[in-house]
Amino acid sequence: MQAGYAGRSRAPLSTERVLGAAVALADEGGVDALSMRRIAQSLGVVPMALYKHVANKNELLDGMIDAVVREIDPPARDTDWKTTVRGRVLSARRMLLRHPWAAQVIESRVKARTTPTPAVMEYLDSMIGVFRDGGFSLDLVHHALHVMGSRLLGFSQELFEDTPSRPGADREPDPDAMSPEAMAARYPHVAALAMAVTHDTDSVVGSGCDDQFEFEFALDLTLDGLERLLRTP
Amino acid sequence: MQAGYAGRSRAPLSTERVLGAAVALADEGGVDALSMRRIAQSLGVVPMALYKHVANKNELLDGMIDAVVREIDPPARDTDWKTTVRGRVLSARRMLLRHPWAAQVIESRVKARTTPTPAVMEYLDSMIGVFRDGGFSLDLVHHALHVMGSRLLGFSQELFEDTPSRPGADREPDPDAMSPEAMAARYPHVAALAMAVTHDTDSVVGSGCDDQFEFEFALDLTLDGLERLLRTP
DNA sequence: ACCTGAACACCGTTCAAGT
DNA sequence: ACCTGAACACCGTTCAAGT
Repeated sequence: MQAGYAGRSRAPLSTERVLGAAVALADEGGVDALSMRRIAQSLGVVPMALYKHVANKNELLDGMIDAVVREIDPPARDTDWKTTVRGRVLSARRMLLRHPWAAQVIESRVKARTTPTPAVMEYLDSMIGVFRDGGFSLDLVHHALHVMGSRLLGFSQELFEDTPSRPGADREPDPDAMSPEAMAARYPHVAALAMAVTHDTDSVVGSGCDDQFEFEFALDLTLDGLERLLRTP
Repeated sequence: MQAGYAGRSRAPLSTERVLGAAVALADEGGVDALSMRRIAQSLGVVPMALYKHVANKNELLDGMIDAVVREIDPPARDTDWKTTVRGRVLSARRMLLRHPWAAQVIESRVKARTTPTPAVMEYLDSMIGVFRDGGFSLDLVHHALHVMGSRLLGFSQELFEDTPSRPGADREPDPDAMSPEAMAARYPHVAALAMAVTHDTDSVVGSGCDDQFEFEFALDLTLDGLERLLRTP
């Protein structure tokens, strides 16, 4: 029935339009309100049409993550590391406040994937670069990332973990996985840090990081800071 | 068909048995594998039978949260605040490692409810007590909780927020909400902290806390700690 | 009064039938 | 070759029919 046509736009569908509609829907109603059928409806399109532009819902979520992570301001130039990190983390926080679903989705997808999405990797890579330029050793940068913890991007722990967080369920195989060499070229700071931590030139991201040690290191730094506050009011 | 009976146990159903089966299922397969139908199946029971013991799935999730949060060790006695907080946070971490779904579920439920679940409230209340006994002012305890951030219980931010995190969706009304007086009696440290922060005797939990300020306070304490590390290797 | 099967209104995704 | 409706295997939850 031609008269019943309810399409919101005659513009042809694209991955960008699908992701944009998905982000808008999640901003409005939270991630629970997000469904393939509902996104299609908001675009005036039949549900199956979405599958031409995203392989499945998980890939859609990954695309949404990248879209919002790219909203975070790039690191400021020509100032000290502390000001730069501070400004960037506050920019990340503003993004997370604009998109209240993002922290949770990023965390759950980071856990399910073997590697974070490209925009998250870029964010981390440039953040590591800021610390390095500020004079931090690779080891100290590693500690610093753990200390920043959830303030870095909303999720709490363990970006690169050896063991999947759910013992039974394996991580999803990455559909377009990069070679270690390609990874190292694209994310040089991440690669340098991973190699320094693992002392293993083969794997760029494969952890080797002692999570328990890092957790306690961060916890103690925090407690020391609180103790200092307590003593000098 | 009597021969086809596949019940795992003849013991009568109870809220405890339902929650136990749910936790076991989530531990095995993650929160995505958790469904009312699947829990019922694992108990050898028809799905509808669960609804005698939990009102709905959200209440089930709340019950699961309380069950695992109660696994966290109580605060150690007869030692300084720092050792006590450290030990307890590490105990919380061990719980979160045993139940990889917990951090995410706690975070999402904390955002959806007006008040955290009872066990979470008790955990916070006793943790505030430890800081108070250690000589922290109420204001300093408040800062401290924000500084601890996700290390406290896995979730990243804002236990008591004025505005629901999803602008459109209202928070669920608490089915068995307590009166402010009952809350204050049950969670005295939380109540004292809330009143000190809001300067409003009427509401025990209603925030009034400047989240942006607290975030920056915690961030700066962290950055100061890192700067100190950088200067004195 | 209690219990429960069928039903309802949803999901994500497959697949074959239509153009 | 492309697009898409119907279908499949799930959800959480309601409700009326059965005991």
